[in-house]
Amino acid sequence: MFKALAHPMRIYMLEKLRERPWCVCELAAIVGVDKSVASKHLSQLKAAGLVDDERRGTLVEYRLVAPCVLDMSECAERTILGNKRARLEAIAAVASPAPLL
Amino acid sequence: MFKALAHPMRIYMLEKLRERPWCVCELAAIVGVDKSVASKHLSQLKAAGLVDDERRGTLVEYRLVAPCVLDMSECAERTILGNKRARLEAIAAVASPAPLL
DNA sequence: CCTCATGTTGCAAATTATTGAAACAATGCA
DNA sequence: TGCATTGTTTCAATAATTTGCAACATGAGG
Repeated sequence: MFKALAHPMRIYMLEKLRERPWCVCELAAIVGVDKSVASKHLSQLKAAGLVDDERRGTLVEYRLVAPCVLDMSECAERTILGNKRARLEAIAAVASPAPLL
Repeated sequence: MFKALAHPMRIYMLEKLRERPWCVCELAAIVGVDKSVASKHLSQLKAAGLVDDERRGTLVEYRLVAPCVLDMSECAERTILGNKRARLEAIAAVASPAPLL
């Protein structure tokens, strides 16, 4: 499951699917890759249980499942931002150290 | 960050670090790889802000940071188990379909 | 049936990640 | 200082992933 989340394009696709369902050709156009590439990324997300697909005539719509993935991404974002802030503060402390008392 | 979680050995290391801090050589022995390999995996976890290290004499202890990673792993576990259950139920439904009324 | 549009799969090339040995750095201790 | 222990880095080899083209599959609509 974490492996499915370990590619920027797949993360972006999940964020896009947060808005609404999209078909393969739409997502392929959005991220600018061949439809086969988009299809393979989506099938990985599906295998991880993060999305589901439904055939609508000649096209296949993918939609977001696994609501907790949203919590996870928010958690990851919070953690990353927190780390960044901590790093900046550490640098600032070195540049102009606060008085010890 | 998800990339840092995208390797079984690193996941296992994080679970181990949940118990208590361990030094590189201990973790290397536990997972059965060269210390250089363990060191590199741990440095990836550190770069992602998931662990932190502290030098104790000649050895380096790694400890778990980023408490939300625990929530994330639990969330992932719930999702994976849920998917597995859904798949089994789908198979069972095909094998002996429930009455429609 | 034929054709078009959309998706998936197979394949090989390109990219990226992982591994382990060896060299190097840092610490503790006699 | 000399030596042993522990970690990190460097490097080449190996393994895994990603990519795009081509071939194939499926459904819609003449």
